[in-house]
Amino acid sequence: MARPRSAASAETKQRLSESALALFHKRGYNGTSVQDIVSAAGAPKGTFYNHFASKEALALDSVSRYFAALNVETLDSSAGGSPLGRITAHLRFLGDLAETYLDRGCLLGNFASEIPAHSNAVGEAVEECFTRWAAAIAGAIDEAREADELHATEPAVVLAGYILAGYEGAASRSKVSGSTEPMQQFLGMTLSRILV
Amino acid sequence: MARPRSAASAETKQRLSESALALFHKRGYNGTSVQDIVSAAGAPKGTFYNHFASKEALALDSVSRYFAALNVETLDSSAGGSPLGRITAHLRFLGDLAETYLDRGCLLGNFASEIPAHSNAVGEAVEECFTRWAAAIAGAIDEAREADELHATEPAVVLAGYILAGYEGAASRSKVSGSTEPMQQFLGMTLSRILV
Amino acid sequence: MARPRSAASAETKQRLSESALALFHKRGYNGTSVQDIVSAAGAPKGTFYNHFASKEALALDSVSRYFAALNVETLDSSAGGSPLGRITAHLRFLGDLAETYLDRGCLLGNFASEIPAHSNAVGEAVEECFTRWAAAIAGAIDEAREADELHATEPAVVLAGYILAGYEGAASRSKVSGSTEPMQQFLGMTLSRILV
Amino acid sequence: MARPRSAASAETKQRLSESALALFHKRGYNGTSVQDIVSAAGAPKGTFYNHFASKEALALDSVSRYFAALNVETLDSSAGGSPLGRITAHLRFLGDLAETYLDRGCLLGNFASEIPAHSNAVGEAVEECFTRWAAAIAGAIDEAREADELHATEPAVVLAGYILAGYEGAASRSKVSGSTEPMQQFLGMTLSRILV
DNA sequence: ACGCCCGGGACCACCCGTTATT
DNA sequence: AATAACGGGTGGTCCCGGGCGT
Repeated sequence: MARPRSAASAETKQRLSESALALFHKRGYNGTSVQDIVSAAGAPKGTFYNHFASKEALALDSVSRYFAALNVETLDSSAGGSPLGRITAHLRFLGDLAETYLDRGCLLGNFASEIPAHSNAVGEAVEECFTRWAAAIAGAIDEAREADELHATEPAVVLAGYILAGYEGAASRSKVSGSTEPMQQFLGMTLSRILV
Repeated sequence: MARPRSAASAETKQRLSESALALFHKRGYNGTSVQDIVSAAGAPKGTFYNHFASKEALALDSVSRYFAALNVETLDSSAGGSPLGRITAHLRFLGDLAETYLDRGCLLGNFASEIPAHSNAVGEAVEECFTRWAAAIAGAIDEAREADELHATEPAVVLAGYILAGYEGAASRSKVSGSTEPMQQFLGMTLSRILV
Repeated sequence: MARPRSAASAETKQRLSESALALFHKRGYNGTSVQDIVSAAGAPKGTFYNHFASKEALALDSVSRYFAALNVETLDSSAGGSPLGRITAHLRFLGDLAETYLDRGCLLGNFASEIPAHSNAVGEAVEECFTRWAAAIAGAIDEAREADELHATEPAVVLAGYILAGYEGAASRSKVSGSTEPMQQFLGMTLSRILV
Repeated sequence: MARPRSAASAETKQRLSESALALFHKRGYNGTSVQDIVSAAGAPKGTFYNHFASKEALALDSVSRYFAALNVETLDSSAGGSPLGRITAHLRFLGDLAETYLDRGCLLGNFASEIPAHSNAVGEAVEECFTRWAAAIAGAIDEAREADELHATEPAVVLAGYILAGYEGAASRSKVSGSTEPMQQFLGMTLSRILV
């Protein structure tokens, strides 16, 4: 079994990763320099490339870290609770997140808007997250429908995509307006008009 | 009568303005350099600052140009047609726009996601566009309700904000996925479940 | 006979000239841009080269304006008063000037220090001013000696050069220290130890 | 034993530092670009900011380097020799320096004249050098007086300031006139009329 | 025919993401 | 693991001339 090369090393990488997530989230990909990241992490500049192959690789790391923090697994049936309850809990969680990160929006949506286009590693990773996220919501929607908690007739994946789109749009609007209102209205509308 | 100072001048500024809009739209604010803009416009670099005070000032110009191209005035009662018809026409127009600019998303949403935060000139301009856009939609919704074309009970401005959020989210998702599907589903859902 | 083309024109040139003198004096030759000068003068930028051939030509203008304001002609016998009295009056005048322009030093000395070297139009103009200035002082010194007001045996031009050097050094020291002390001490020493 | 991180590093920094001193001395602060410095040093452009935080930081380095080369410590009693002898030796040294750098004047005086004003890092560093320089001269003057080598009654610091002012003025006059005469006359006058 | 605006492009200080060296 | 090297790039400014408009 491999022993960790050095405690400092693993810790440095961790700090780099965390600083990067925070900075990418707040200032975007192009708005964040690797200089910014290493100084926020308190690491020497050249060290960066011992831990990550490139700035893009770090962005990929930030995407998966961010996605992991989204707790989409709480939508899964194995998480317990009624299907609709799991969805509303997730939405509530998302609303709280948006409030916490009022001035940053959602990292996934930010990257989706900023990164030039398709066929780019970061863009693909973001799209994959969206796909998995939507799939998780869609799964819960199907279960809710089966449990007779929800009667919308549209395909579950369409409903899920609609919700995700609304969430992302509300998050960026909240960011630019500096207000939680758009997000609260999105949440209210979604609960009362879509998840019925 | 106002004298056009110089034909060449106005034309150069125009070209700068158009190049900037295209580039900001495609590559974002931080992803576009002044150099990129002037070379796309075929103008010498030093000329740039004869026409615009800064890169930020140009971005402001791009925002208003883009907003003007959104034709929100077609939502106005003075544009003729039934209120709901005007809204659906606007939505159709937006859908076509999103298809045309599939790889760019919506400039307003892109800037909203990329630009750090509130209390920034570009951010404020974007927010003002959103506000006016939402107000235009809300106005048409109120008229549609009066005309008995629409029966949703939520405040018109909430409905309008919800639609805008969904549109922006769908646009960025379309961009990152390289597919028109998210936008089409957004349009379908909005027409069948919200504007009723 | 040429009529003054336009009142505005002459006035603009005047304003340009005055702004330039003030700015060159405060910020140096390389530290002052023609942009700075035209905006301080409230003149349109392109107009500049209608009035002056180049930035260097303007600097030459500033040098002669500044030199004219030095009132070296008050050292001349035609100005009346005892020779030594004229010198001390001039020194007093210079001291007051240095106090007024505490943060700028002497334009001539500033240019002498900043301008690269000999065989440069501005440098030559400055040197010519120094030569004329020293000659005026030397003339008064000779007269003072004849009038038995002064008994130093050194050649008058050496005495004058020494005084000028001390004045320029004191002016720049006053500038950098932000204090009038170096100038006051120079004046006191010169009166008590040199002009005797 | 401390390991010199890299031989190349220290050497590059050294070359940058030396090139900067020479260029600032010859062409002034605003007349010298970072580009000029790195190409004189034969260093790649981006390397500059690995060694110095800014152009101003380099200027500060040049000031202390220049001041160190002034050998003011030879005025100190610990340097041996009679007090007045130490002063005259220093003055002789300064005269030789001025001859060597005939077309450049004194870096300290040049900066004092060029740099806008007080409350600027470079200006403050220059003023501090002047203060220490004057203090060293004043110290030797006091000792010379005690040793009965010198009988001037003015405060030593006033005498020292007067000498410094004269030296700086003579250096800039020598520079602009391209002649050693002003400096020689300053030296002669100082020795025969001040240090007595 | 003159005053002005814009054209023009080299240049400014400084920073970029990355890699070779130690 | 960490430094300095690397050079092209950043947004912005330079001084100046040539052509347009009155």
